[in-house]
Amino acid sequence: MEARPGEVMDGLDLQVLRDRGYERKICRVSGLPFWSPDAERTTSGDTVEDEYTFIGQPIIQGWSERGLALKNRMREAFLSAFEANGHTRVDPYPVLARWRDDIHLTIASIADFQPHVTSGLAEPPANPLTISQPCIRLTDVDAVGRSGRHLTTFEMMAHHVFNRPDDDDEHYWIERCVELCHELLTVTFGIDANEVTYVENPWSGGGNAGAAVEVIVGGLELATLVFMDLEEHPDGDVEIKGVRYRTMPLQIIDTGYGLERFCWAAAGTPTIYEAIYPESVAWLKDLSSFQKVLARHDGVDVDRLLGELSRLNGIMNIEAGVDADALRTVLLSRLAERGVSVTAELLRDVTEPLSRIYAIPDHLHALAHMLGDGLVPSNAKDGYLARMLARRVLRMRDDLGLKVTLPDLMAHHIDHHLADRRMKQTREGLLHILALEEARYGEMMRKSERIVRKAIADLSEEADSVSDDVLFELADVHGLQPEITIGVAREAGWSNLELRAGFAAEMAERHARIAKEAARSDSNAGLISALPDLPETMPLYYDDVHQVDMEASVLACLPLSNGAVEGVTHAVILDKTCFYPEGGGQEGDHGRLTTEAIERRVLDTQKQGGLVLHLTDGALEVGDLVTGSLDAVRRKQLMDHHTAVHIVGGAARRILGPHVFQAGANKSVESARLDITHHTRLSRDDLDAIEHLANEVLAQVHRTEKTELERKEADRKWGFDLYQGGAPKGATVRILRIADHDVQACGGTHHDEPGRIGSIRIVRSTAVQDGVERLTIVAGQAALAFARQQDALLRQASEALSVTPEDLPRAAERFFTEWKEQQKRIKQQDLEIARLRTSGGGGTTEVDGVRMIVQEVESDIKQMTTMVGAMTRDPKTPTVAVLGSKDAGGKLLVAVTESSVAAERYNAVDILRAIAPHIRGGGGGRPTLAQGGGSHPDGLDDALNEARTLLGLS
RNA sequence: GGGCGCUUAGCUCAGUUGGAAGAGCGUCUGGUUUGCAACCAGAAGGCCGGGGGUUCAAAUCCCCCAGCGUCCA
Repeated sequence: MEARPGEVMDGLDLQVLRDRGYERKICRVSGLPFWSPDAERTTSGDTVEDEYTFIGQPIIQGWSERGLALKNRMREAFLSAFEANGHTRVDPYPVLARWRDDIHLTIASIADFQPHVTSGLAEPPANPLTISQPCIRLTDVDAVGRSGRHLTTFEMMAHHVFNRPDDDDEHYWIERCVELCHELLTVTFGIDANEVTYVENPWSGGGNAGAAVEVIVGGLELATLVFMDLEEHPDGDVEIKGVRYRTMPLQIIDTGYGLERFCWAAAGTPTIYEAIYPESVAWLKDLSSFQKVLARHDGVDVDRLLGELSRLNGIMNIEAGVDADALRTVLLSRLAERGVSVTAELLRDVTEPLSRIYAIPDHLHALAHMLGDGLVPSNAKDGYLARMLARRVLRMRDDLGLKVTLPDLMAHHIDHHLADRRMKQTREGLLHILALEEARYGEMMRKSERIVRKAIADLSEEADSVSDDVLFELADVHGLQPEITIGVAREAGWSNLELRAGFAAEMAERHARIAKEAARSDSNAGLISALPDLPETMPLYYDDVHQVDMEASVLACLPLSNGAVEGVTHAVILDKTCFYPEGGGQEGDHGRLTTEAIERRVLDTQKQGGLVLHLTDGALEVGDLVTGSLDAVRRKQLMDHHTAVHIVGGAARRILGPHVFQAGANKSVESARLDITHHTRLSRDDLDAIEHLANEVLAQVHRTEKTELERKEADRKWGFDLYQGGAPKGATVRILRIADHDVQACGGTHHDEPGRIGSIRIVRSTAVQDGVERLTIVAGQAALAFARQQDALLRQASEALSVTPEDLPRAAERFFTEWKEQQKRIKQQDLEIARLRTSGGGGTTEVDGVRMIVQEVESDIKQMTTMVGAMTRDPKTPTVAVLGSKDAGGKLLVAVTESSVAAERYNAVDILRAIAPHIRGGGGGRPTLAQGGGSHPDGLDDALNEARTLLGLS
């Protein structure tokens, strides 16, 4: 058994198949090499000419179950078959891929072992192993329900092998793998070998490549076998699609068998959904009165239609973004070729509701898995994926006119399809979260009518289309799908509106283009671009977290040009250190490095690769022996905060529910922040309860437990909640366990005795994003400092009001009320003053029946407007008023009584513009009211005189 | 992580070219009634999210920040 890199290029010679009467041929349609025992066969089985052969006549026989029972029996048959062949059964991983930072969801069984096992860094949990891994893929979400075969959730059954030929650790390779697969199909499941073809189709992706075989049964791809033994390398001796590859030390067999597809092949139902979700399909058909739809089209053989449709679906490429109308047109002509003559209306009336009836259970299944793993729906990141699925279900429910709530739908789904699944989230918690999502969706729909009305307000009610820009914008900004926009608009009176064909596809394209443009991201380089090749710094801070000094030798001293930290000039690398480098949200240590001759301050500590960088304010000689001592007070405070964050996280999970997960954390000297996932804003009562529990833990847990475990051991022992702080970086993980309260993988420094923290206070909570709450925490000395500061604030405030702190709330309330009342009284008195000043009549003259007032006042612009208002309001006494004030650089106000002879003769703006230059300013307004200001109050007299001249008063 | 939009009275929201902060509902008072979101009259209730800038003048224009919403990765 030897890996042969050339296989990818030259194709495979599978003796195991030759022994069973198979021959290697080239597919007449796809051009790919394939293997079949059928001498007549000229196509690979997976082409546009290969229809499904199992619809109505199951290709795997003797399986009368459907739904959950069918899946359970099928899965067990697969796993036990491989167990019998020397594989170890491994429990499935969560669908939330929290051990990885590159993907949100588990998209394949091999994802469980990436990147550490597949890179060779960590051991697999067993070898060889077999698993059935629930997976979620949302890329084809639009095709679900319409294609008859697409799913967002499926289980990938697999057998995986990790060979290390260099270490004499080899299990099996291509021949044995194909043999195992073939025996499973033909012996375990009794499939006729004539129906089984193996298509060679080399695989590459993500920097790796290898030979691969697609296993086609009855026109359906049931499995893929990938033999990954190549990695990208510039000097590699194999070239695929222009990229060079070389043989890897680790050679991996990555297989994937679609559980649901096996079930479908065994059930022979028209679509995959009827094989795995029969109860849901029946229930939803019933709820939506689907029979009535069929009754409307009397005399049509619906079973025949559906059967033909599903066979057609098997060979048609129904992918995301395909326009529904265009698709129906093609389907109609293809149906006609087969002698099934139906109208476009019939086809639409049948397929539209059915596609939703099929998609709903699929989406609910994905949603249940995601929420079951503790996901909280949100408007960003992985939480958004759950929200999107929930909204799709709600939308389809409304389209079908179902009178059930989202929790109702989910409860039904869980009862029938997930009754035996162990979930982290409780059933009640899951349904509660969905109720919140439904409320949010309802809120969005409620707002949609107003939004649509506003957007198309200036569109004629006879219009038959809405502009693309409006549709794009509503979808982009408010999440209103074009169909919803059109629907709402039609309801609102624009009854001729239609959505033009092909719009949905165009919008998807537009989004893709925008996303592509935005994808040009920048990569942030480390502190130092070229690190010297040195042995990893030996950390002393784990062995004894209280060690504050040490002796070490300088291995390198790198000058830093533009230091990220003020005053830093060099990065010093030592052979070992007790300085903790910033990591896991804990800030780096400060301290000193000294020799007999010089002393350097360490202003920060960072880690890059395996090297700890001490950022100093001066150089040290390479080879020097230095004494390092760190700021012990600072370190103690950082440890207080770090350990406190773990305790508070555990307390929050206990109080709020299993969905609480750390979304981020930061620990500085002053305070610590902990971001947790939660679906509702936290009240002070919630915070008090968490704080209380956290302090109880402090009092009751005497020692923390720190261990370092292999990845596979850690995963097995503690599960994936370990990785609250992010994806683990190495082959081993450090674990901090605080009794049964909290267990996490964490690289920070922590107290051995939680009691040393003293006390924990939760200062406040703020919203970071929807679904994430930020807790601000103080612990130890910082908690004391916080209390003192609060005390000082209280004292200062009390002293200001000359009351005792106990009386402060009441006094503040009283003062504030009185202040507001007095403000009001002052405002009224100002009005009164303005009225008195204007009623005196001083400086008024009449010119041809128009009263002229030109006055200087000692008021601000606000009072002046009140005054001119009083002067010019009465239409019976047409008035021109010009007021000036030296307030704030000089203010001018000109008003003319509206709809009067005064307004006919005089324009307030013109007058203002003419006189404003005297105070070096400008202004404007309406013809009856103009205001302006300037920067030269001394010119006010000139300005008012100019006004008098203009009005003919002097 | 990125794009776009929003933030005005307790709530839902108007606010035009920058020029005196509004409506409906709710609250309070009085009247009329007492029958389901009743009617009439009146009143209270606003750092127009925060900070900076432009301007004589900013809810309005520009920049930064925050929160909310939405779409995408």
